[in-house]
Amino acid sequence: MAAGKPSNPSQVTQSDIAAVAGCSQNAVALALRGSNRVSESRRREILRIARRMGYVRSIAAAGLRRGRSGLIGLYGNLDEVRVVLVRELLRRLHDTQYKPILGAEFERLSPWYKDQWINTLLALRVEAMVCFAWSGEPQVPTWARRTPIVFCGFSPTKPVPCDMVAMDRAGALKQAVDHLASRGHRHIALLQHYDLTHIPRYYQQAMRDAGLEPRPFPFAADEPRSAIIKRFLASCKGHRGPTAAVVITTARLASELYAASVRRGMSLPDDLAIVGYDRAPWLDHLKLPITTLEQPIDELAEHTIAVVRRRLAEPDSPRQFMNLPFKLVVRT
Amino acid sequence: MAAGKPSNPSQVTQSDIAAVAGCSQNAVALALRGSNRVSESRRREILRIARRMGYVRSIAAAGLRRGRSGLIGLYGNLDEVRVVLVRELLRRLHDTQYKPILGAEFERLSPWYKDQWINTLLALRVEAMVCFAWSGEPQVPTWARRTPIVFCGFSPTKPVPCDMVAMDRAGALKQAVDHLASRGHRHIALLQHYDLTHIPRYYQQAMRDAGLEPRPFPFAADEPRSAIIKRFLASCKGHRGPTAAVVITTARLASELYAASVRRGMSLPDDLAIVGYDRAPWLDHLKLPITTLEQPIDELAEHTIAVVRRRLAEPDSPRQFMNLPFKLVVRT
DNA sequence: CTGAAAGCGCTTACAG
DNA sequence: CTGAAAGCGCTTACAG
Repeated sequence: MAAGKPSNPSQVTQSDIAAVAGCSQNAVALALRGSNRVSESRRREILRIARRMGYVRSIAAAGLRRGRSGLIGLYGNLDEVRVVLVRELLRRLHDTQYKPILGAEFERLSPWYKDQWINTLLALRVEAMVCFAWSGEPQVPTWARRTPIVFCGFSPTKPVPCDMVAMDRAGALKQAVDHLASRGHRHIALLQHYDLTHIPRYYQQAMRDAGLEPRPFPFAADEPRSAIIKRFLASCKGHRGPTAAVVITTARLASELYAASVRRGMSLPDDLAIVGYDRAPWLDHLKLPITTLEQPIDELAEHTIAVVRRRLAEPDSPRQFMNLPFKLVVRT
Repeated sequence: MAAGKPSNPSQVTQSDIAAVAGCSQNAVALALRGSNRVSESRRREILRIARRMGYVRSIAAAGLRRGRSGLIGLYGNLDEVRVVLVRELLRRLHDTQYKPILGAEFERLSPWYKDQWINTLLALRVEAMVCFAWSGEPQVPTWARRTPIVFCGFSPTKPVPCDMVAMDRAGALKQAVDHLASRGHRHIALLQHYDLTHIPRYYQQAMRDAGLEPRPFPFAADEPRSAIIKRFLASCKGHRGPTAAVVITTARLASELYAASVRRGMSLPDDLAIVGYDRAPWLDHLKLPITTLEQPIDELAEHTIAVVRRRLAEPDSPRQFMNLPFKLVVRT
């Protein structure tokens, strides 16, 4: 003899239902999944009792027995864009047999950073994981050999041995520069963090292709944004003709740059045209003249879920890779 | 004989580790939890092997046996404010033995609406649930008798038989009206959705207390925001002296009202003072003169987690209720 | 159509 | 200090 008395007495089990219905636990299990191996009348009775007792099937027990949890983990940094992406991923997951589990990071400083969440998702035995954002380049973790991982929205500078629905940042820089050049801008600067690798290279290539002189405007991650903006606006003074800024960071920096230039009496987008990454809700609420390179959220979600489903259906199928173009949304 | 061959062969179990280490599965289990019932050297060896094999304990199996999952569910509508609240709740959960599971709704239209998520969280047998926002009044679901639920940030109009860390909306309206009145505003209107119950009453009380005539400005949920704003700005014309609007909906409406009034050449906050609910990130990015009634996120999170811990430690303790004041953040 | 039984991966007594 | 065994709540063969 062994084992104490675990189990939460307040949770209803199939056995509890069986006791009330006067049948075997097995019959309850079958009835709950609508098997025709239980007589119609009994099935209805069992379902009625289950509903009345507030039965909810345990994912843990079912998953343990079946060898698969039926869960899919979503993980990433939840910013304005990712919130919409998550919504669209969830919408599409709803048509599948899988239930989503969400792990959300908000900033690197939080104790619930990447590894914490991923460990929880793995401990829940998610059958696949969609990573829609984490700091820096996508790194393939060791566990990805066991639990398939699909990267969504990253822009890797080197191939990653995982399924990936990526965004074409090189093309994005080209779109931005060409757009600004076509509107007569010649002084097109790049405001970017040092740790966003390869962006300067894409920018320089795009500028050269447009016959313009690159003007990167780097800043350190710890430089206050107000100082960056002040430096940048001061640097605009020397130019003749309209200046343009390609802001490759957050919509926040783009917005602060906008507000600061307006306060200085500049007229946008004539004196300064700002192009930023990613739509932020307030750009439209306030009708700000900030053009953005936007991720096609619907497509991104659609392809990502398709890739996940394919991977789950055919675990040994070849690696899937897609590179989606950004969409330039002009606001003047 | 019975049962097929379930189990995911790609997942490492304690038995797998035991086979490699040449000991019993039991010894592995004990070693993993640092029990001193396993010799120091063996324990170290087992831990080494477990790490090398990438072992992650199954929450399902452990929870099933222990009768408790060790999970706490967080659920709500993820808007700008709630994102920060979730971050703070997570931060505080990190000091506990519990792991968070996040269910996030984004709009009522999504197929992953309230019931879907809550059912998933219950199926995962979360030990408690924190609900930080759902549409309308807090309703106590039937399952709350089994799984404790803590409401966080709601403002119920009648007592709810659950633990609750609420926000004092009546006090908030009073703060807003008194603030505007003290700055010389006499025409203080209320822009509000019909479905936010009791707000008009709080507003009228606050206006009467300030010796002012209430001017509710109701609109239907399906009236386009641009039409609401147009109507409202037209209604401002008739007044003498500065107008003030208390916008009791989203920061979005407040921002759109701001943008529309600026486009019409109004000077804010002199011609129109706007007070909205809840800080939104862009108010500060763009230094908008929109005063807000803000939820004290840190306190809210702190108290909520304390309430959850108390409830879990003493399931039969009396109901806990707190009513926190909003904080008026003046922006001019 | 129905039930008894095995077993998923753990934890918890229990027996050496 | 160590291992064999029971059992959590399910699902899946298997036997009637």
